[in-house]
Amino acid sequence: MTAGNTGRKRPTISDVARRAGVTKGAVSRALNSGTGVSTGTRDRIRQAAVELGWSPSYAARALNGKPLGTIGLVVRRSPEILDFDAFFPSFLSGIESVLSGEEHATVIRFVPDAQTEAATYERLFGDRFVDGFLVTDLRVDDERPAMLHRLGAPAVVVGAPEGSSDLPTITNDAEEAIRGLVRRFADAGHRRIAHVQGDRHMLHALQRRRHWEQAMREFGLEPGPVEYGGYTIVGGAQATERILARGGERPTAVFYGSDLMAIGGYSVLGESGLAIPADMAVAGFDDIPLASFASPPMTTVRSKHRALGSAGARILLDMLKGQEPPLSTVLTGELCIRDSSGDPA
Amino acid sequence: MTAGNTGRKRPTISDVARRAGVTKGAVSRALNSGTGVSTGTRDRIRQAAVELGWSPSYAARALNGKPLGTIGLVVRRSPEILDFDAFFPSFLSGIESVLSGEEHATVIRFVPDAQTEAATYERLFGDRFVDGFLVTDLRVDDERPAMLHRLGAPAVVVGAPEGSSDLPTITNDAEEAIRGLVRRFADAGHRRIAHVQGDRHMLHALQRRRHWEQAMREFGLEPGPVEYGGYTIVGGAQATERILARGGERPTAVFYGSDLMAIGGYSVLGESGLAIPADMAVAGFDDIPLASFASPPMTTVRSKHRALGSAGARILLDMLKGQEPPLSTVLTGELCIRDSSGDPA
DNA sequence: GTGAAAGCGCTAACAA
DNA sequence: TTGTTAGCGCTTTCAC
Repeated sequence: MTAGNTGRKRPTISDVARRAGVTKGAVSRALNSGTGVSTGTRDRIRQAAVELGWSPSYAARALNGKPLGTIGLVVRRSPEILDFDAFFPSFLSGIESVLSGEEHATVIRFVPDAQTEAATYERLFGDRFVDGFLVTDLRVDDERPAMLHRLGAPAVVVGAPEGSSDLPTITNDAEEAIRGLVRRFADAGHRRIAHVQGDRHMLHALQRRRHWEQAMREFGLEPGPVEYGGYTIVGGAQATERILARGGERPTAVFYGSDLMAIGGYSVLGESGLAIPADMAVAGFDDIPLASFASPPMTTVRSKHRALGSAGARILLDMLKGQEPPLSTVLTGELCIRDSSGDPA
Repeated sequence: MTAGNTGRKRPTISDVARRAGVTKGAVSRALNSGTGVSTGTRDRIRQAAVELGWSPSYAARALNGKPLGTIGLVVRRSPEILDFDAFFPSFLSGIESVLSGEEHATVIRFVPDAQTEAATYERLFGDRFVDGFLVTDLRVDDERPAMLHRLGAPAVVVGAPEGSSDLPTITNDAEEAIRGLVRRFADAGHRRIAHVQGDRHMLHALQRRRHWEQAMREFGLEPGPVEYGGYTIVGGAQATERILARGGERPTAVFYGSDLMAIGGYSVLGESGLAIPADMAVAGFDDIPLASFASPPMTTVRSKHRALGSAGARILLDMLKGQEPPLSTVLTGELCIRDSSGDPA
């Protein structure tokens, strides 16, 4: 095979060089740094590239340590939980709304356990298959920030409390909204307000609980009971059953850590003959589109899932361009009052 | 820098070779084909690789035309529609349930229009950034099958009718379920059964409509009216409003092309003072987890979104291994009767 | 400003 | 069975 490849394969940088009457090196310089080439030749090169429909090879660039234009998303969740997850699709949509304008792609990998998770991060970044990561579902004692730091991988944490790691973080701040909710419950005379927590280890779940506890105390109420619902409809239903089955005085309101779990709660409350909000006031978290269509329409804390995705992607992209990222970005959740929480007294 | 790289960077194939006392070529052979190497040295090489924690470079392999272990998903949808989409997360979950066990990753790219879509497929595969594609949302006169064929890209179409292209196809067959639904409506005395179609151009939307029309005729009923709901809650609500606003006799039942649109319908019907199913019988399509929690619980056609994803991924993976794929795989939808469709007479 | 050449980490064809 | 060698397409020195 001669040097020149004029078959019906993809054009290479050599084809462009030949057509522009320069060398590969010149083409590379012209199209990357833009420096070290006269404007005349650069235009010629650019035109040749366009005429040939040339675009650089991902693989060859990666081999030289150049960024590929991909960001990684390693998700350690059971695939099942994605079946109806409220966060992930919206989040992804936010990411893509930014990436699609930037010629970037998302590389997604779901992993079953911590060990595979670690190996996946290392592998994906070790070979620069991805330029950086968006990190979600940060957990208590999560080892990823340290690992990512060690790898030198650009990364942005999304949906974790401020200061939970030394990576740039996008926080979904619902403190004030949750306080407003609890105040509303308290004003309406509720004294026993239960909480259904999504997960035992995820920081965002813990933070919602903390905010609820804190607000309860502010209004002179004792927090509790708390059940866990795994962020699923079924889990929310079961948690609600457990709350109803507890001894002692029944709570008169429940704050669910997600709308999905609250939907599960609706069902169990209905079957138990408890009217919402008359017998049990209910509030969710997320404001999925469905919340306002539920019966009764659900009071909830609106989370900006898409914005979390787009802000994370935007900041990560800026980091990849060498900019210094803001260490903390806060998106504020908003209390959406609907019928399920009842009226204040 | 000397030939040997013993710094704290990633080990390369040369490091493994040196440690095993062989050459790079031997390592490559041992770990790929496995042939042309004595079992003794192969073991030695394998061990060296493990000790060094070596894994091959994606980029270098891709540069040699080897598969990378990635499958591409190019989605031409507005990011907004993903916010609460019933199909995509489950589908993705099905894909990942297969891929995660196979050391494969998913490369996802959302594109706004047909032109970008085509360019994305070409670029992604042209450089073998992905080994093959899962193709969704096949449309009327979709040019992707031809393009993919031209590129020589392994691809599997998911969720399209049988025979809609010459690519291997996973079909979500709901014909019998839809017939069963229409029969049930007809038996209960319904004569005017409306349909809310998800999309004008997507084949799966058209197919649902065809099956409904066909069943209507089988039972001696005239199909119609039809409105379009864009597969969203809001779109379903608006379509329902249009159905109610039409002149002539009002339909007494509506078959929605998705549960999400039916949820929108619930809301509008409720506001209009129409009871489900007494004043208007309702059925959806998908069987999202929420359907059984709706009030009243929704009759719907269960679609195997996860199975669609896992079957697609499995077949694509087999193709990548050189196996001949089945041209058609059919997953059958199942009618789930709940309260929203009313009782037969 | 431009060309030449080395090399990124790997695979595969060819010798030995 | 093994080692040697030539690329894959690109970036990046280093001369000129």
